Amino acid sequence: MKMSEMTQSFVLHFGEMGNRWGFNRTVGQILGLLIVNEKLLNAENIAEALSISRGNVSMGLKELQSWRLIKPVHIQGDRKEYYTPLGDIWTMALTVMEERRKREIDPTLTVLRSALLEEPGNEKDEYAQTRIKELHDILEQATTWSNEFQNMSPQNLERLVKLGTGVGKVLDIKDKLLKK
Amino acid sequence: MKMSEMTQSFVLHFGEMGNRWGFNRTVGQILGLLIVNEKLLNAENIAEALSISRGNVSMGLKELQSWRLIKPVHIQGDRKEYYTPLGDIWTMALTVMEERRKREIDPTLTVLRSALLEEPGNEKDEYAQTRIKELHDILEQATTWSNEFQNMSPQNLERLVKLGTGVGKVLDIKDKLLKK
DNA sequence: CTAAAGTTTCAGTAATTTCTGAAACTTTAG
DNA sequence: CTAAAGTTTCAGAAATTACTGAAACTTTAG
Repeated sequence: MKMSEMTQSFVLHFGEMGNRWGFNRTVGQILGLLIVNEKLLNAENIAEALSISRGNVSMGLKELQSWRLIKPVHIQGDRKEYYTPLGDIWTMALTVMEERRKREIDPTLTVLRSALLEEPGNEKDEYAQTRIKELHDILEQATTWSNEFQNMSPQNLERLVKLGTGVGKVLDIKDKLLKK
Repeated sequence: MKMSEMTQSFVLHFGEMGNRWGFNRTVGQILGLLIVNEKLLNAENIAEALSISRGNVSMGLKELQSWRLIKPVHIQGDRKEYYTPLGDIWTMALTVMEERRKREIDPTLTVLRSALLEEPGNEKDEYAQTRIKELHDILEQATTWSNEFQNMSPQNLERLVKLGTGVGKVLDIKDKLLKK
C-alpha cells in the first residue's frame, strides 16, 4: 500500500483538517485515505499506508463508525474486514454536520435549559437569564434547521444549495405566496 | 467579583463547550462571563472570577478579539481596559460561524485546489481527483452560502430562520409557481 | 473442538496543548 | 522625565490527549 504523491499529500492535509473538524489527526487521515481509494482497504493496509500502529487504526475505524462515516465490508473467502465510506460525499457532509450538532449544540442546549429553569436570585441573575435565553433560542433554531436539512429529499437539498447566492430569492417567493 | 451560582455553572459549562466550538476552556469561560455580565469587566476582575492567572486572561482576551467577539472599552478617568461582547447574540453567532469557516473550510479548500491542479499520474490518481473534486465543490458551496448569510439584511435573515421547518415547503411551492 | 487468523483493549509512554508567574514592556499622571 | 499602574510575553510546568505494542479476546476454517 504505497500512496501516490498526490494521495499522500491529500491524506496528510486531511488529517490536519480532521483535527479542526472534530476528530483527531489519524482519524482524519484514515477517512481521507478511504475516500480517495477506489479499492477497499483493511486495517492492515491502513496501518501500513499511514505508518501508524495497528491498535491506533482499530480505534480510528471504531470512531469513524461511531460517526457513521464508514462501514465494514465482508469479502467472500477473506477473513479480514474491509472498510469503505458510507454513502457519497454529499451524504457524508450531511452526516458530519449532524454529528457535530449532536456533539456541539445539543449538550450546550441542555446546559442552557437547566439554567433557564432556575429561579433568578437577584437582578444580575435576571440579566444573565435574558442573555442565556437569547443564546438558547438561537441554538434551538439552528437545531430545527439542521433537522430540516437531514429530512429533506436529496433533490430538494441539491436545489436549495444550488440556489446559492439566491437564498434571498426564496424569501421573495414566500412573499408572493402569502399575498395570494 | 463573586459569581452567583447560576452564572458560575453557566460559565463553567460554557468553557467546556467553548472547547468544542473552537477555542479552549478558559477562553470559553471568559466569553461566557462577559456575555452574562451586565457590568463591564477588566482583566483583573476576570482573572479573579475565574481563578486563572493574569497572563492567561491576557491571552484569552487577545484571542477573543481575534475572533471579533469582544472589544476593549476605555472608561474616562480609569486606566484599566474594560471588555464587552461585540454586538448582540445574533451577531456573535454569525461571527462565530464565519470565523469557523475561515479556520476550518478555507484552509481545506486551498489544499483541495492544489491537489486538483496536479496532473494525475495514473488511474488511481484520477479516481482520487474525482473524489477530491466532489469534496471541493461541496465546501465551495458551503462558503458561498455562508457569505450569503453574512451579507443578508438582518430582517431577511430573521425571516429565513423563522421559516424553520418550512424551507422544504417553499421549494415545493416554488415548483408550483414555475409550472404556471 | 482446536488453532490460526484477525481484532480490540489498555497500561504505559509520547506528543501536544494549556496555564502560570515572573520579567519585560507600555502608557500616562504628575 | 519618572515612577506607578497596567498589559503582554514567554520559558518552563502541568494537564490533557493521542499513540504504541503486547496481551486478551473473538471468530472461523478445518
